[in-house]
Amino acid sequence: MTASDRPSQQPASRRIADTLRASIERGELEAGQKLPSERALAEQYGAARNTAREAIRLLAEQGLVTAKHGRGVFVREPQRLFRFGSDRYSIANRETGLTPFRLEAKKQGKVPRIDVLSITREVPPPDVAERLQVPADSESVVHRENHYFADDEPVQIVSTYLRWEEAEGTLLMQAKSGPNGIYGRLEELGHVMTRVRDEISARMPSPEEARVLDLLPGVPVLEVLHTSLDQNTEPFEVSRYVHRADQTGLLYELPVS
Amino acid sequence: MTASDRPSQQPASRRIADTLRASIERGELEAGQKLPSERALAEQYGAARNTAREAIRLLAEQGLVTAKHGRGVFVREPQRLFRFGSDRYSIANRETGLTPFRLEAKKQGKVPRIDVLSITREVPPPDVAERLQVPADSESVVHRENHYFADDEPVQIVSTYLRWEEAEGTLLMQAKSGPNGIYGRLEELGHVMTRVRDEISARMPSPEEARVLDLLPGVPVLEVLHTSLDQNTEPFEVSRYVHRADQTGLLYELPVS
DNA sequence: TAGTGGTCTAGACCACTGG
DNA sequence: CAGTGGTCTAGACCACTAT
Repeated sequence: MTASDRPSQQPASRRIADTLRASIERGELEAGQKLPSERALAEQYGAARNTAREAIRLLAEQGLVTAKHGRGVFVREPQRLFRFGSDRYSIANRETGLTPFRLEAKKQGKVPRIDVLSITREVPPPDVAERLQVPADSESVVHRENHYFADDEPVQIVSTYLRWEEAEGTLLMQAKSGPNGIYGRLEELGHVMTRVRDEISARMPSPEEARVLDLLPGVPVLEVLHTSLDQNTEPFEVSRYVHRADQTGLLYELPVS
Repeated sequence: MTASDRPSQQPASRRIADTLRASIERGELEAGQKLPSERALAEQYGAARNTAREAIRLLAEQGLVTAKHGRGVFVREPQRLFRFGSDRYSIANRETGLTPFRLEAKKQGKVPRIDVLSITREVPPPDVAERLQVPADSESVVHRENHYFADDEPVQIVSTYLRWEEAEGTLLMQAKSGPNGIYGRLEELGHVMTRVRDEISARMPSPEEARVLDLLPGVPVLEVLHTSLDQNTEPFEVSRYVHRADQTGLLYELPVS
């Protein structure tokens, strides 16, 4: 009757989870296959349904399974990664007239879509102000917020910040910013991208990000805080990329001096 | 009596979580501060304890709070990131005689420690075999597994793979591989590191990784699959880094051609 | 010892999916 | 419609922490 009629040292939910995980890893339960229902598991292990449910939660937390409401719990399919390479900034790629994301999508045979959510003058977040070298206490930047899709699946949220003094009254304030996108316009303003600085971290998504990116539980996000430096090593653009980590990765190839 | 005596559209657990999150974000609940107990929250919101508990689980999943058994639930302290820069591969840094990790730790005023777990001849994992250009069906590599600590806190798990034919009978098979570590020995073998290729992804840790890295629930890991290329663009070393994402980040600074 | 989170039980109703 | 996961209740005992 008590929680441990056999003092197994491990909680019952943990034992059930471990058994299921072993099945998955041995390939007895293949990707896409349905697990026994929570009620079936509970009966099978002589436990309450909540205990079986807890076991499944443990597996979902590790990204091994996914629950579909009304259908069942399924072994998650391994996802091929949509990989963003460091050559996405390369000028050689600029000749196509495509922006980096459209280029990367084309390369991988996907149909890109970019939704421009807003283009507004704002007070910059502290980390952005520091990197763009603008005041953090006035409306010193233009914030362009975009959502990127590949084959209509949300892939990343991008917030781009530019100096207000440079963007005011230019195509940088427009959704369609012309050939080569904003980098084309910034080049006309005298900023040739010479170096980039990407600061990378991983974390769990906020509820808002989980909603926009349509994230399943147990899927983290990759955050890239990107700074573009010009020929004078002056920062002229800062962007925050939030990628879904189950479908995207990053690739950096660089020379060692 | 029913689950929704007020049809609030949101589950009760979600509403409780949202209220608590708002408190945290407004700063009413500061970092390190204790939340009301599960039993107190349940009474306060007229819900069962399990419902309050579910609300706290939602917050923990987002990395906002941490439960301490027997003590309470606390608002998580923001962690300063231990950042690994792409200059960690730089030859300029090689003159110190320190390995990249020791160098990075010193820079940040931390005491590094490296535990060498094993150095064994093995069949390489498929992704490693592909990048190191060795057979995936024979014991073609040496696998060095290390755990890295900063101030005695586990920071990363590193698996380094080298060609068996090159490592056999050399210092590369020893825990102490001499000045400048394995890169020093590999240079003597004629491999000058000229380019590096880092493939980055984020995911939730396996139970084993969570144990070794002492990870709290809701903390993802950053995985870097690193390839070193020599003066002939030949790969000569592949490493898999698994970082805890709550305390470490990555930094890449590179020229744009 | 009292208070906390960790786990579990044995129910219940709801929301969603599919035949 | 039956079967599934999603949420919730009102208890219970255990394990850990502090006093």
